[in-house]
Amino acid sequence: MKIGYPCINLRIGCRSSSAFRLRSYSPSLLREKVAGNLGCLMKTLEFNVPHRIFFFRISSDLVPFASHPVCRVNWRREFEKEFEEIGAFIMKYRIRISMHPDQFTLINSVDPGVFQRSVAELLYHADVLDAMGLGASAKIQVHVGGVYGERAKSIARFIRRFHTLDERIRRRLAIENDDRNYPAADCLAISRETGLPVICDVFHHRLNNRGERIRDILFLIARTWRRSDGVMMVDYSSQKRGGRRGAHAYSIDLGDFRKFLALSRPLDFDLMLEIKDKERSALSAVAMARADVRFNLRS
DNA sequence: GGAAGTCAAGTCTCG
DNA sequence: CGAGACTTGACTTCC
Repeated sequence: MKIGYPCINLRIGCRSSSAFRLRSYSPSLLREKVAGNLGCLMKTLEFNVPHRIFFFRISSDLVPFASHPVCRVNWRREFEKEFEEIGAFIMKYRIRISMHPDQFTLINSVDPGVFQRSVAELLYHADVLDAMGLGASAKIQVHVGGVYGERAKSIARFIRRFHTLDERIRRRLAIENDDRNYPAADCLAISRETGLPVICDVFHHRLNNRGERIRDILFLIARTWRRSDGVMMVDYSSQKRGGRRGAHAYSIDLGDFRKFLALSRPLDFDLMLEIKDKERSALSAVAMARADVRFNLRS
């Protein structure tokens, strides 16, 4: 098991998701931001390795406005060397990588324009991972999308659209259960039609399920991951105390985390901690898992 | 330097 | 019908 956190490290003094307003766009500002973001990404990964954090989600803002028509800079070629260096570092230390396009990326939208923009956004994500030379186990995780009042039709539309996607997207795609629209059971059904691996979001499953126990659903989902997809990915977080239902906790609840690890044995997976305090919770999770011989944390 | 106003994109829920 | 939420406040301007 590898443990990771998403996008931002709060203690190293830089962010690899630094962006700007569309109004401020200029090729030189874009180049400046990409250079800074790539430098910070490297710094973040260099922080993670000695702290035994071997899973990381790369921010979608790494190249701001990359899929927007305003962006005419060939960033992939201009920063080829930097992308390759980061990729080499990732492969050297066998760091697991994921990306998670934001809520505007909707493969199953009823609006063809939304779908078209989503394809461009997915191609951008694939470009980033391709530029780093990473294999198909570096995943792009998306939700199934909207329901539009017709669940079955919207699922069918997802499947139909999936088959039209570029292979560079399809090989990296994974679908994640969400907390309102599509529970894990729907993702499993889509997986049967598409071969897509499913990412179990444990917190979402607790909020949105069809009565399955976490342990049972994890074992079903594990079978959707093929060798080329790499080890199963799982997202974990817990409810913010006193917060809105579905709000992510500020810091990891180690008691709950220990229980989750125990109930998921002996499955192996890479675990993304979607917790507000980022690397801080990842560090305490690593410490906890290392201290317990039952969990085969990579060290 | 700090506060206030605003920000590419979609969908759903709540008040 | 508008605001807020979503994996996440951060960029920009004004004072």
